[in-house]
Amino acid sequence: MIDDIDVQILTILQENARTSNAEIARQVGKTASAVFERIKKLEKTGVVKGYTAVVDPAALECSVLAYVFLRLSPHRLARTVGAQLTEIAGIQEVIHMTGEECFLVKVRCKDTEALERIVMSINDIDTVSSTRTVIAFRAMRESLVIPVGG
Amino acid sequence: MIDDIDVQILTILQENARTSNAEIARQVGKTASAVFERIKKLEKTGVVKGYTAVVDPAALECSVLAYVFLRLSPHRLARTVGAQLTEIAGIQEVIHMTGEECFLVKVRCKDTEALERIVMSINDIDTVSSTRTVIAFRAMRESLVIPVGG
DNA sequence: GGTGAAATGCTATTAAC
DNA sequence: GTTAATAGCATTTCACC
Repeated sequence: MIDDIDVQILTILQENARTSNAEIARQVGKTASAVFERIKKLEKTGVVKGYTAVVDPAALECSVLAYVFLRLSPHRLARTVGAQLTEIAGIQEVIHMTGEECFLVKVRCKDTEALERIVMSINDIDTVSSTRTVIAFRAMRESLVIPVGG
Repeated sequence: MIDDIDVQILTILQENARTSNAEIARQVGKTASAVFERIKKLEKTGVVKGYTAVVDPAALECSVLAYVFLRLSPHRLARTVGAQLTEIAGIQEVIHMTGEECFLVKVRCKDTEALERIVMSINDIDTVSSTRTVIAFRAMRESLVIPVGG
């Protein structure tokens, strides 16, 4: 389904999504049109979900980073809550996880007042029984790159 | 320093980093060369840190997602520990944050055995006094896109 | 200092094999 | 998967405001 050449292509695109197909072709030893077809296929089958620019949050006046931990009651409605959370602006990550605090939500916003608004709108969801918010001093690494061979 | 056109360009590139300069130019009402210059400048000034493909972890046999919470002693060495953590393969996020568990580490790997290895190598760092690991059922949203106007 | 217009060598994309 | 063909694109240069 996915061969070594595909893995090479994915590695290159994770490193720099704007690499031209011609350049990728050179690096993997195929023609540009072969690479083109492979990338289209990877996109169509959902292996590649998209391409994004990594932007400095400070440049967009979005310097507050926080994590919110949720408890639900009843937990049975986790799916619905997850979907509702993903709709809230400023929420970058919604993770359903093990433990009593069964949701982790990563939030980015302009200032602590905006954070308050977001946390309040999370608390507005019926099924959410409590939240605990932790503010980040600093992100020392943030990446979506999937490690290969790990 | 950054004007409305730049914000528009950043929004487009965050949505799809492979959008051509010509297409961006059409959308923001400028010429391709003007857009080209602006993007180069945004890259040079560090506003744009890079471009990455968003890949489905399962396709690369990397289906385990976990979060590890750390306590340090002494906390004074946070900077050093942060740098050491970013070096470990499979660690996607390293966040220095408020609270007793002052580091959050996001890990992606193949299976729970690989996770054990990673958590053990975190525990091997002298300054790390304890770790608490939580495994994710599922990521319902994962994004690096900076919200604009929030 | 950023912009638009023209020039050129590459690139994406398609079609035929 | 390749090759060949074409339309479109990235990138440079330069005159302009």
